[in-house]
This record gives sequence, C-alpha cells and structure tokens, in this order.
Amino acid sequence: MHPNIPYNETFRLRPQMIMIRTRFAPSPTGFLHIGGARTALFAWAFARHHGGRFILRVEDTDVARSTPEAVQAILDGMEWLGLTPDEGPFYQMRRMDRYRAAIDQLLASGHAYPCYTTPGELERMREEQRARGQKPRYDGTWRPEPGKTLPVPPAGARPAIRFRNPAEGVVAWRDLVKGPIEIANAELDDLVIARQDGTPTYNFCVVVDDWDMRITHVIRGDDHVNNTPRQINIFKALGAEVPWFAHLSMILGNDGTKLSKRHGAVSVMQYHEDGYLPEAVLNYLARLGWSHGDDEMFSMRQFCDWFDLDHITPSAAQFNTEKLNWLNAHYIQQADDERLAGLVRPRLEARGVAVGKTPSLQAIIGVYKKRAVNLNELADVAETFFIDLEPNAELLARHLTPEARPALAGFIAGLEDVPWEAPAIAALIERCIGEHGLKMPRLAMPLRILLTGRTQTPSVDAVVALFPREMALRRLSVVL
RNA sequence: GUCCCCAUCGUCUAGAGGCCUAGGACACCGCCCUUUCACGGCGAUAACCGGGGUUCGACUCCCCGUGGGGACGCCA
Repeated sequence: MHPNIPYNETFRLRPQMIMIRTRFAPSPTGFLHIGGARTALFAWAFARHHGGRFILRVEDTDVARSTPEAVQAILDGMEWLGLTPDEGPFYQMRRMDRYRAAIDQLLASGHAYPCYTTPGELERMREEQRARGQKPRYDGTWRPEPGKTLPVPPAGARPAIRFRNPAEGVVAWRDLVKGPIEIANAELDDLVIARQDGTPTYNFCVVVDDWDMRITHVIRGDDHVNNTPRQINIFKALGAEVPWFAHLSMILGNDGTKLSKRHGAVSVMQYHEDGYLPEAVLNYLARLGWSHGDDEMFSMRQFCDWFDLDHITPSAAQFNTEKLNWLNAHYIQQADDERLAGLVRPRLEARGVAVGKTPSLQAIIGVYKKRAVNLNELADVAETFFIDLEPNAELLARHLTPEARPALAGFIAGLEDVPWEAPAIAALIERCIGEHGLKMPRLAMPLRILLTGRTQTPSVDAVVALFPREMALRRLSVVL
C-alpha cells in the first residue's frame, strides 16, 4: 500500500482542502535544459491548476560543480518562459545548519551511523562485486546491529554518516504517473547522507527540504525513481509525512537518443537565441508527454486550467523540431507586430544593422510574419530593408527580360506620383503589365529582386509600399 | 550483472473491454487558392512489438518473451 491518504481524498474530490505545493529543484551545474524546463512547467502548472504554490530550490551542495553562472542561467531560462516561482529561490548551501540538525536527529534515533570505510575501499569493493556479477553495494561493515560488535574506528579518521536503511520489507508508493511501484529494501544499501567533510548529500537534503517546505507533490524526472524508495525511508525515519511522487519520463533528441550536447539545442535559452517565442516552446513542451484530447494549441492560461497528472504519458517522448517550428510559426502569426518588432530589432542591431525610423520595422514584420518560422528569419528579411542592397546580377538578368524593361520603366515613372499605399501601387502594376501585355510575374519578379534581392516576398505591391517613396525609386532606378 | 521503468502511424499522441473498418496533430505526398514563396482549404499514405492466457468480446486486463530506457557514487 502507498504511504499516504488516498489520492482522490486529498485533492481530487476536495481540492480546496489542501494547499498543493510543488517545487522545481535543479542543480546549478549547467544551463536549464529542455527536459528540466518541462519538469518545471508541469510542476508550475500543477500548482497553478490547484491554486497552490510553486517553489524554486537550487540544489547546490555539489560545491565542485555548482557555479553562480549556472544559477543565473537557470533563473534566466525560467524567466524567459514565465515560470515564476511563488517562493524561492532557496539555496541548499544556506541550509547547512538545518541538515546537520536533521542528521543529528537520525544519529540519535539510531537511523544513521558513522562509517569509516574510505572511498578507495568502497571503490575496490564495488569492482569486485561487479566482477562477480552482483549489484554494487556497501557491505555494512560499520552498520550497527543488535548483538554485533563494531570494528574499532581508526584513530583520527573522520567518518561519513550513513543512513540505516531497513533491511527487510518493501517500499511502495503509487506514482502519480507510473502507477504502483514496489522495491524491496534488500535492494537498497545504506547510503551516505553526510560526507567525511560533514556536508550532507543530495538524497538527504531533498528529503529535509521537501519536508520543511511542505511539498505535497514531488514532480521530477524519471531518473529519480530509484532514489524514491530511499527517500521514502528517510522521510519515515525523520517522522515526516511522505509526499506524492510523479515521475516524468525523459525527453529524447530528434534522433531518438538521449539528449546531449551534440543535439544542438538542449538549452532553453538556445531556443530564445534561435528565434523561438516562449509561448511556442511552452505549448510544445506541454504537449510532450501530456495531452488533453485532440487539443494541440492552447495558451498557458488554458493549459493551467486543463493540466492534470492523469494524462501524462509514462513513456519517453522524442523531441520533434518540425512540430515546434509549426507552433512557432503559428505564434509568430498571432503575435502583435509591435511586440515582434521589439524582439527583432535587437537581433538586427546585434548584426550591426542600423534600424532607422523608415522603413518601419513594425510594418515590415506585419507584411512578412505569415511566412516566418522564427524571429531570425524575420530579421533576415527585415535586414534587406536597412542595408545597401546589391541584387545578384545573374538573378536579375534572368528575370528582368527585355520585354519587361519598358513595363518597369513605366512603373517607375508612375511611382513618382502614385498615392503611397498598396492598393494604388497594385493598380499601377496592373496598368503597367496591361499596357505591355505581360503576365504579373514578369514585372513582379524583377521588382522583388530590385527591392529586396529576393525572388520570394509577400505581395509585391505591399513590399513596395513598405519603402519610403524615394527609397523605392532609388532601388528600382539602378537599372535605368 | 542486479533492480526499476517503458512499448499505438516516421514523430507527438487519443484510447480507461464492445463507441476502433484505431481518432487528431507535425512531417511527407497530391489537389485547390495564387503575383513568387508562404499562409489557408481539401484529400491521400501511414500504427496497436511477438506469443500465450482471461473474456461472449481485447489496442485496452494478466503472464512470458523481445526491444528500448533508467538506476546501482562520500554527483545531483
């Protein structure tokens, strides 16, 4: 049986009776990666859905690998996505006194004991066990047992502290994603909860923190299932209430293998860099492992309304950039032109492009956004409006045919006094091709190339209207 | 090696014994729209890992196998 009160009685039927508290607990050893972001998203959404609290806790007890830069990177990633914690960030390194007190508590109650086996000895032990085909584990030399005489501690040696795990029975819990899981205590060895130097270790700090922070639902990565039974035992030894657990399966790369650096975009901020909108990334992540019928596109407001743990898939999901692109294109179309301009401008400036008052970046984006998959593509097309353009001569020659030249000349002449708006310009184009018996593309293509250097643009009249009249004239007249 | 987890179209998934001749979405292909490219619309191809059970009836439940993943740290 699982250790808590039944699931539906705690919050499903009477959600108002219990304050849901979830947390995201990254270790600051790198950037916020895509899997971590989804974990944070789900924990955040679960809290939002139930009117609870979402807590951010930085697990920085690994002093050797934790860096302030990584802390900042994680904070930046969460901020970009809008996953704002209700409490925290809390830092484990600032809670050392609390952990020491908890360790003393376990020592006093006989749930923990000093162990003088050195890391080197352990290493040798494990190798031997592995060689024999056994599961590597601590042999219990220093574990006190009734009637057992312990070895004499080596003089001057400082011990690590181990948790005295129950030797028999099973640890069972109902995982809110994976269902009932049961692991025999015999599979678990006595883990170190404090190092020789006295600093507490991960599995212990997590428990103390989740207890102190009154976390009701531990929503975390799949890779922690094996830690869960150990943690449950520690909760119990501490006399703490055991929270619910929901283990999210991992996110695989586009090729179906474990996400790693070589997959390119693993950092959330890389998506920012690559021109994705946070709402697109969020929507995509939400659908990776969770579903609400056939719904594919939804706001975060809607997501929080719908989100539940029952519809999370227990199996691993493969990342699919194509689908993310589709969502991003959609959200770019939906986005306000002014906002997009604000997002594209810095990208242009970073390229050294001086974005002036005219042409209007916002107007350019309004005309182009239907065909952009990301902000960088938008920047690419916008750039041509602000730099000195030299259309590819060969490309131009191919499209600016001898029979098109008179029509172009007529168009340029007409441009001098046409009302400066797309419909009037469109009418002028119609008139010019009519006068010279041409099909639309014969004139439109050279116009596109002269104005933007490209053959693919939105409706050419709208593109012309984007330029100030003088500038359009200047770009077109180079061939006269 | 031991333990744990997972298994529906190429991918993300719907599916809680009959609603399934298995639905949606991305991608791909075709058609329409068209001023190029997109957008948009319409349509097509495409899946229940295998074997045993249980049942009147299994994609759905159970067992075994196979495949994949994870964990076995004085890392988190």
